[in-house]
Amino acid sequence: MARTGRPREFDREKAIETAMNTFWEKGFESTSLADLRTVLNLSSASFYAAFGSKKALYEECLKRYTDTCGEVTSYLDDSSKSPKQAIQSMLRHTVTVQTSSTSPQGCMAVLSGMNCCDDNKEVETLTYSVRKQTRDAIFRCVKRGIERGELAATTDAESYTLMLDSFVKGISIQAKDGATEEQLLAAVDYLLMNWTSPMN
Amino acid sequence: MARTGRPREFDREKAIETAMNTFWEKGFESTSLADLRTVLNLSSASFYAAFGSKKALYEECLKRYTDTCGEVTSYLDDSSKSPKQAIQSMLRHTVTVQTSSTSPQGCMAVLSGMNCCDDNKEVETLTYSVRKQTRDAIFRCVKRGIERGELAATTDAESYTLMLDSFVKGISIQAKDGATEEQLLAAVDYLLMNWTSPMN
DNA sequence: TAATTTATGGATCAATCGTTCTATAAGTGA
DNA sequence: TCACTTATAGAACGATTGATCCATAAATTA
Repeated sequence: MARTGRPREFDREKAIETAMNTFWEKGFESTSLADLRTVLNLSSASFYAAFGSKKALYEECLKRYTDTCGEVTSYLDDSSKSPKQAIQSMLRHTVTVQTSSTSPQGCMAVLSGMNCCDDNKEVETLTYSVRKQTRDAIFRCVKRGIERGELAATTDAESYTLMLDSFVKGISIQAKDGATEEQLLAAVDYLLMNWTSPMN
Repeated sequence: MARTGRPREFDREKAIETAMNTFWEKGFESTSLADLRTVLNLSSASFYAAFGSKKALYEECLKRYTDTCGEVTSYLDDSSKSPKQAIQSMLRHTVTVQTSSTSPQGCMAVLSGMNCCDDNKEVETLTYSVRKQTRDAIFRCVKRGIERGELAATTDAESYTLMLDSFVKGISIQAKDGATEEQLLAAVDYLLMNWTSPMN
């Protein structure tokens, strides 16, 4: 049973991907409706009919981001790997994605919705929740590391997580500032020397 | 020889400090002229007579920031301390400033000018240069550490710096997201276990 | 006191913001 | 074919953006 009415002339899924890259690169506030209409090649009416509002589209884009490029929990919750290996895989993947020349540099959840004006605090909150998801997953991984004896039993899981997650979030700034994949992978290696293992 | 003309009715230095805190908290793009006029309690004419433009005021505020709260090179270039101690002092100071309840959380150079619209790329560039200054100072400190034998001679100074600086920049995100001074100081301690010293 | 200089309050500017409206086009179902 | 539904292009909306103008106020200098 086909849908009635005039069919949409553009691919909504592709549009979300394009918009995601725009928000990712420029940030929510600095991406105007005019910007979006330009990259999507849409009239105002089509835009609003398809997406509802700028904010609603951002929400869809952020979801798309966490479902694709920004997805990291699968690495961190993979208990077939040792926690250290899981963290290492996540970090390397993060570096590769955030320095790729085929997408904007840095992490969308760190760069696109940190500082919004008063009218758009929901965007900040939404973006924060994505950052929190990653931190929570790191926390789970660190706890596994302690349980398995891969990290000292005295390790403060919360602070150790904060140490790792600060580094993760900092990668975004470095990538945005022009650090290369090679340099950041080396930085990851240095960080992981910190993984205090009785087995090393 | 006193200045001629009607005297200014407000304290320009205090105004810069107030504006600095506003830019620091909300970011350049999300701080409107109306916001500034409100917190400074100024008419448009007075604002433009005193500061020239929003961009020019931001520039002064960023300078004020690097001269005061955001100043870290003195810690890093203090050769009376060991490089590790210098890094540690810098990190602890950074955490304390960025989690202080008397000023906005996080670092102004990371949070206030990362993502500007096309018209304000100079603001991005300016803010970037502040981030770079810190990174350069860390680099000098790391090199001293290698020279003094405090870090392995094989250490890649650039990547090691990137590791430390990523953590530094990440502190801003964590502070903005609500991490406390205590938690972040503990994270600093964990990070510095990474300082590979033949003397430890 | 008069001339000069700078600051102030408040109206106003063009441009842009995100959004909505109107008329028309293009499809489906009866 | 005709009613119905949805999409389109493009004008237009009120609000806000950063910035300027104008008349007046308050100081210094002569």
